[in-house]
Amino acid sequence: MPPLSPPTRAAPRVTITAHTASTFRRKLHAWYRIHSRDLPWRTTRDPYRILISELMLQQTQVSRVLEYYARFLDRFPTLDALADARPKRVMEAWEGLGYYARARNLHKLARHVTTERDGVIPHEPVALRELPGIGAYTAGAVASFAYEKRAALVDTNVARVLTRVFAPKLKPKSSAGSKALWAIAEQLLPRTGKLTWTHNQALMELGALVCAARAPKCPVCPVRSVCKSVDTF
DNA sequence: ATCCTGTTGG
DNA sequence: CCAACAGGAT
Repeated sequence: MPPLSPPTRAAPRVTITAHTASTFRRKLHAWYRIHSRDLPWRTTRDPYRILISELMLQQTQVSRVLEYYARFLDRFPTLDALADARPKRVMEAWEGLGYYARARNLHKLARHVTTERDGVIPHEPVALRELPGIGAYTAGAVASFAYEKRAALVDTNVARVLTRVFAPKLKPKSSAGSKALWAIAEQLLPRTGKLTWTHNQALMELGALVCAARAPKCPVCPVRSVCKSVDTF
């Protein structure tokens, strides 16, 4: 009689072979080089600017963020400037973006980092997580996009891509599903932080432009050769 | 695990 | 008008 498998509450382990992972990374990277949009937060490594862009993008489409982003940075060019500002002025600059608790968190964060951390936005995801309004996703994004650290990140775009390509049966919004997705994202990370910057940007860009929620464009997808869902749409 | 917040799509 | 969304918070 076969041994009973041990009662396991571990996240469903999805293992990806080194070959598949490297094929995925390579095709994704080549695609990104050609198809990426040039967005202002992709040409800076200023942690403050990256932070602002990530917080704004959490809740708003790229097109609208573009207007607010420039204006906000014009009014508050640095973390210090933001920390010194009156709450009222910060809220005015955010007016129209919605989710105003996040603007209040941002201001709180600016004050906290200037007074308690010498004005340096933390480099490590664990430290970033402790700041108000920073969750797992934003922590990974700031570590990767501002500091070029070799850190994974999973937002809904990335979750959708990884689910479709590697784990079609996964329920992405369950607790176990999300654990599994972070594990997959980490297995896929390239060798260096510099490469990780592009890799993460590319994952999100693929989710936005090709592996869309509604009408995925499988015929033009760069990773369809390794995708478990291709042609099920 | 469930709730919170404004926006978006059906 | 309701449901889904998207991250974070509790």
